[in-house]
Amino acid sequence: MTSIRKVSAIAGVSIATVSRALKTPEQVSPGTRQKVLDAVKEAGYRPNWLATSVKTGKSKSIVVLVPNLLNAFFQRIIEGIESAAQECGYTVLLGDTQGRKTLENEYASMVLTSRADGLIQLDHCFPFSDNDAELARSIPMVSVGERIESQHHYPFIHLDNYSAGRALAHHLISYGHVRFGAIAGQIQSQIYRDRLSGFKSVLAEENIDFPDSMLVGGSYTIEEGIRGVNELMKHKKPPTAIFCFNDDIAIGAIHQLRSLNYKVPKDVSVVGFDNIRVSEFMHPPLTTIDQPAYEMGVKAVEMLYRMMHNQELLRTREIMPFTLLERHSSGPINRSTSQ
Amino acid sequence: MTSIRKVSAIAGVSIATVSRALKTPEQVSPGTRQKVLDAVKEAGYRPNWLATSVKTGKSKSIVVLVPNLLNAFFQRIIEGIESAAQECGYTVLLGDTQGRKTLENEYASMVLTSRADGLIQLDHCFPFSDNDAELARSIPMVSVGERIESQHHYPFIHLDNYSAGRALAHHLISYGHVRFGAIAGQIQSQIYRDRLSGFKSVLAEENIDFPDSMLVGGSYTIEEGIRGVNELMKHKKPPTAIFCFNDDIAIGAIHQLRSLNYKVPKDVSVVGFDNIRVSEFMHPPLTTIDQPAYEMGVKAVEMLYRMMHNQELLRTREIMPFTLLERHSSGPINRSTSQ
DNA sequence: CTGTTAGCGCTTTCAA
DNA sequence: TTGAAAGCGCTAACAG
Repeated sequence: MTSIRKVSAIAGVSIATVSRALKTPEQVSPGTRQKVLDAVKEAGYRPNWLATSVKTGKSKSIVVLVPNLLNAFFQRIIEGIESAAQECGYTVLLGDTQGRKTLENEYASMVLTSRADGLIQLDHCFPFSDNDAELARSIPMVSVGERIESQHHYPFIHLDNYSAGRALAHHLISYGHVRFGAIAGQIQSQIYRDRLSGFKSVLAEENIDFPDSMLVGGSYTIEEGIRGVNELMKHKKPPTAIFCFNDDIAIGAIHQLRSLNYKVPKDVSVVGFDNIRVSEFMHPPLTTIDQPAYEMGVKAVEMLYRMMHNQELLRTREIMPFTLLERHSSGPINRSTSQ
Repeated sequence: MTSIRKVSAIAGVSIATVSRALKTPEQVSPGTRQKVLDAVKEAGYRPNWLATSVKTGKSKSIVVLVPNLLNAFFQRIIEGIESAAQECGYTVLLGDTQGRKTLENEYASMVLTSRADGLIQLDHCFPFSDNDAELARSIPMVSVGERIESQHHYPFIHLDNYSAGRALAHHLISYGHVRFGAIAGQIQSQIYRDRLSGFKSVLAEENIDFPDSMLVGGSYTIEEGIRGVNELMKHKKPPTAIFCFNDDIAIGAIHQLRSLNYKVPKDVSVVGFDNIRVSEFMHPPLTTIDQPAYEMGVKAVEMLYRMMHNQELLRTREIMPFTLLERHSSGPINRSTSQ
């Protein structure tokens, strides 16, 4: 723990000069600057980041709340966030909340204790505890992917999930499917509502029935895909096409369909959502919606940056474009087996 | 930014009392304690973490250096680290180094600037810059999975990679294979040397030839698996069994073998390493080595904790057990096609 | 260009 | 049990 004082002693200058030589070298004569630099080296000195931060009142850090680090989609967003944050001199504190409220509260409160200057939420909920809610009102916060549910409105970056839902429905209908199943992830979120209603809207337009019993699920995991398929294929008239709300679910679904001796896509078409890295290398490769996750992360940092520096936000909501990737997990309906 | 001063004013006590009421309530009379608590609520006060940390000289944080957050194996280690860290009141600062030296140096230096009290390295290299090397000598640091290469020795937790390499070789040989290929990840690491020499040692014992041309690769990615297969299958006598140094490589390899019209495992057996979540749900499910990644993370924190508190380390090296999971990506040699 | 001095928000002696 | 005061390591305003 060698401090600035020791350096100033070695260099024979005041501590202020040491500080200046390090932070604003142009304000120091070349001669003293060198003396200071030498002393720094001799003392093995590194400025105490904590002290600097208390003094300036800024931590130059942002917290990122991730529901699940294992989710490949979030990982890509995080990459975007980290690279953009680095760009503007901010450190990212990753908080893996594991969907637990207390953990989320704890990480979120870092921004109330000056440990971070702003917050990016990847989930849909307001991350602060009831206790902190009032204090958090004026905190710089944006969400990406989801939209934060709170009476106070925070900016957000998201996909046009409604249209993506429609695109998937159109894609499957164009292959002749009329019996659909869906395995959802987290219920109770904007994403859920948008994807589902987009999907349903097309079916309604085409006069295709979509009974409630064909909608199952509840979490974005491989296991949910397995459970979902088990449930859906129990029906006397099982679906010939399944809309999985993310790629993890689709992976589980395809795996389980195979276990039940259904061929994908011959017997059942499966589509996913997110386009995680492994989707392309599955067998069969997954038809899915590609989200510009990386860019969404970058955008989030840009917005947050403006908020943290009290600059006007150009817009309070950013909608990103998606791409439907038609691969081989979906295909024409098999008339012989689908009666 | 409401400070302790405001609270003391509201409560009509000194700032020292406020501090005590919050950190060591038993040193304050119940009456004043309540007054303080009320004032805290009224003021919307949260102690400034930065200030507390400068004062105490401890950040109660640890940095974790991850070569690649996308790697599912590391994720599991991280889970273990986070849960154990939480347990003992430490915050985890995740540093995704993306294999870049400068990023790594930067994150590592956090522990020199009092931003963190210790460091866990998931890669094999000494993470500090040449400049910082001297200072870093006495820093609490452990590595997991890999072993840090430096003249000064740091404790580490790892797998018996040599034996695991042997186990895989035995497994494949028992199926009758005699022509092997291997696709490695990061060359120049203890892991690489151990897995390879374990694997080779069995081949040698069995008098099976393993020419250098059958060893390819260089990074732990799906793409490397694809490249590797392309290279290996070019030989006049291509391998009938391929040892991939992690599951990502195996995923790429299987994908590419399929593209080249080889059946797995009928024509070529493939084995991986790590047992990431998706391995079980691949088609075919991957034969691989399961590492107790979570437990390794926990162990790492335990060791680091002792180091940060100047307690004796029970041992300086922890070897964890592995399990060979025989699934369906490996199988008996196909005598008809392997001539 | 450099030094003195006053803090940042907090913890922790030391006295009372 | 409480308060006054010193000080953690640093930055920044002010003088010179």
